[in-house]
Amino acid sequence: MSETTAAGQRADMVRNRRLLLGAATAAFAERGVEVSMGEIAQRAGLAKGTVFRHFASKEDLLAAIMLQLLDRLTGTADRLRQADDAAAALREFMTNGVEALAADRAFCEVVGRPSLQNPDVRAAINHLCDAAEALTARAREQGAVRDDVTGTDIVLLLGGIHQTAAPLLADQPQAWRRYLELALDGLHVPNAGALPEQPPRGLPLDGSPATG
Amino acid sequence: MSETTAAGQRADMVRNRRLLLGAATAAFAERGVEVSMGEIAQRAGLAKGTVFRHFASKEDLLAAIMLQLLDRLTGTADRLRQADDAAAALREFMTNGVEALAADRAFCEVVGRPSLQNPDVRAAINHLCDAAEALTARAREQGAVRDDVTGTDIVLLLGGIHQTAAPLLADQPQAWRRYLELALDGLHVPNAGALPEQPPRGLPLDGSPATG
DNA sequence: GGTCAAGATGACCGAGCGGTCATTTTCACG
DNA sequence: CGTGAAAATGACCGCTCGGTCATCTTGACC
Repeated sequence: MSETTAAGQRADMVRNRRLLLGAATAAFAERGVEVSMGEIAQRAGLAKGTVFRHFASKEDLLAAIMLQLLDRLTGTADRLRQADDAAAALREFMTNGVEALAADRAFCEVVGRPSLQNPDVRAAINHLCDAAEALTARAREQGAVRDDVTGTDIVLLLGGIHQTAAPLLADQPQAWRRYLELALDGLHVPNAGALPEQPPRGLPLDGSPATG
Repeated sequence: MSETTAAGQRADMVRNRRLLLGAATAAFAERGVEVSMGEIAQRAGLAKGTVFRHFASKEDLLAAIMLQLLDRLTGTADRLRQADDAAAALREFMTNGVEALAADRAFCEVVGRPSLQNPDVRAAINHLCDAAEALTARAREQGAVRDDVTGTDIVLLLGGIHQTAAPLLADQPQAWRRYLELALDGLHVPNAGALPEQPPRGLPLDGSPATG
């Protein structure tokens, strides 16, 4: 696809990079952003120095993997824009989103604290909000969700729904479905009273210091 | 009251303990459970060794402070049981709960991952679920919330609502009110369809290894 | 098959962590 | 006021972390 092998690349380097990305993806998913670079190297069957040859810092490696996840979800949202039933499309998007969070601890941590992430990751989160807004706008027009709900609300709700179910994850891996239904019911209610304090378009990621 | 000075206690020890608890409460609230014991000691104006004389481990210190917060919230729930309007009482309880989470990072982290906490903390979380269930039961009877919502749902929702608003905290400190309203609207909906997979009474905190 | 730039390696570094302990200071009590 | 037990102190320990670098290995190319 886009990340193909350039001419003259060494075969072992290409293979090691694939091993590294696979191991890092799994390690971050299982153990969160706190997993050590040493453990990632071990899981990939590589030396620690090799990991740092491929990615200059842990932050870079994490960003590469989070961007992949965010872009995939944004792609899902874009694809769902063409569905006829906007309410069903929105439900499908949210299902995908919460499932992705439930399967990946690092993804939760990154989406839950966007202000202290890499600028590229923050931009990708904003793209996701835009894609979600497009989906939500159609649902609003069709009267499927209340007027004052935005795409940013939807993205934020993904994190909230997952967090609600997180303490039950070990015993009821599907518990998030319960809280997704609850949220969808709340979103459906015709304006019983406008919600307070509408969020900005996208997330206010630029106000916070870069932190490195 | 219960933690009064016993006879023969040295005055400086009593004063230092109060300084320590105050500093630790503020430090955990501002910077989460990752704050170091060294920083807590510094904020209290004490040496690190003194902190470990009062609490044998960081886990013990954290537990002491989290128990205080949990007990306070449980007390609020107990007091609200006597209100006439169960729906209003439930709203008041949830407002208190989300406010407490928004004001304390460590509290969020502890309530959001109860399985890896101190047994005392886990027990206190279960007490909170019980108190919330009592409140919720009355709301169910009054038809103010749907039949299939439990006290555990309510406690879990506190964490979820806060998490939803967390990325906006710096710019819109009151954003959680928006998502609390949304959740309350979802809770009000008469059984449009039962929610999937009811959670257990309390949280399944005993299945996980103690880790300590 | 020889060559050599590019890649892989793992010992090593400095920083920060939770926690310990020999020493010094403080205060309650007689 | 003198005394001794309890409390405070901060240097220190072992450990893990992200990251570096001199050294060795590999594979693309002629």
